[in-house]
Amino acid sequence: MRKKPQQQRARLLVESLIDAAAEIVVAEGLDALTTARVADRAGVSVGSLYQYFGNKEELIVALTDRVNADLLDAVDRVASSSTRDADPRRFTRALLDAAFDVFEARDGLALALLRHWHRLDISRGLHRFEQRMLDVLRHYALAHLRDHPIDPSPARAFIVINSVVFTLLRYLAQPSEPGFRKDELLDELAAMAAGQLSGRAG
Amino acid sequence: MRKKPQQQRARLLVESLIDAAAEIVVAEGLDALTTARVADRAGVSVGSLYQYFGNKEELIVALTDRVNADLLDAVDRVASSSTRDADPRRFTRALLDAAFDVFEARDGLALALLRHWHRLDISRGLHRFEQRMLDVLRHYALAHLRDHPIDPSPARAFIVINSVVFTLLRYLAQPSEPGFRKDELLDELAAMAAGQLSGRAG
DNA sequence: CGCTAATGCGAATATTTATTCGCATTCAAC
DNA sequence: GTTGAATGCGAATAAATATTCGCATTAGCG
Repeated sequence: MRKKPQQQRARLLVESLIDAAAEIVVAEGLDALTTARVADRAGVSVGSLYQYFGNKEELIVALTDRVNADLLDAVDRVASSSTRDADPRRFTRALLDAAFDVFEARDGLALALLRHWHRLDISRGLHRFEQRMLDVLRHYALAHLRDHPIDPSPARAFIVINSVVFTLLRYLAQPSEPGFRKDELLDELAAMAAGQLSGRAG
Repeated sequence: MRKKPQQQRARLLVESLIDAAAEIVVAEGLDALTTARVADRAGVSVGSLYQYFGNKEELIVALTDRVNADLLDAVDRVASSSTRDADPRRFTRALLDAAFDVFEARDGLALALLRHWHRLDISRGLHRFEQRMLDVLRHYALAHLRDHPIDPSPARAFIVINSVVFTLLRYLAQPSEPGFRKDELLDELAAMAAGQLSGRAG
């Protein structure tokens, strides 16, 4: 951020810019995000935008920061809830529901941004998310050595995390009706994740 | 395609354009694909490009067609090989290896394009791929009702297919060293897919 | 050869967009 | 109320890039 907003009106302006950017991305995708449109939608001028964002990139970073924070918060919330002592199936299902909620939050901002994970800094955020998930799973494994043994090896965790994230992404991004219901999908995903972590071979 | 190339030199020109486009996409990504650079790399002029492609989009379609054909061919090849009678684990592993090969073929063209599945017609191609996979799995299920029972419900197939595709995409797109080997990843993926299709709950 | 259609060319055009900068307005401290 | 800093403005600039079009070249055919 080029300059810190010091007065209240400036802080409001910055917020309205980020909000406007989010609205545009959600409604029309990242490609429709032009500085002129963001400023227009926020009811300010482009000049003001560049007062606080050195370039368009920084504006997008502000957007992705929101999503990253949402993701990590959601994971932590589940990991520290009572669900953390449930069996692997329920535990992963809870994590899954949390992830689903994040994807649907903010009118699908996470979804719209995640589509561009390869060229945004989301790549970094996604990696951090993977690491956090790995921590959570390891913690669960240690806490339930006897009653619910799981083995979150790096490869397994990588598969489970990315399978869940991208399958949800694809499901929510699909315009046409799939041949199944949301609950069915989540049940199967939870079964897949739990089964995988429990180390059951096919 | 705006006009059909009738002479040999024109056909060569079209081929060299698609080749050049593929090289650029592989080396620098889809965003670096400009008509000027494609023409330049192919050693022809932009005017000639527009002689045979109505717009840039059509050029990209030609690229995706290559990848789509590769994918369907790979699936069909496995489905009609002797592996089709192997147990689910080996069968899915064979499909997996085939998919991996496609992703690495053409210097990673499929990979580079798949990153943009949401805005390219790959979305349609991906859907066709899912359908074909579903057909293959159903065929396998029918042929092995007794010896290797599997239940490829739409939700399961959706999860398995997208999990595999996107996990591989993410794995191959990652610049940093993962904490596991390729074989380990493929083994786990095969186990996941087979386990899921066999209907084992977590 | 002579002719026509196909092919090939690339400078010019049109459009889109990020970014700048000089000036106007507002705040907040004294 | 004066003043300097912060804020806000938006037309102008600059750069990238898709697409066109009039002209030059070449292939194929009698």
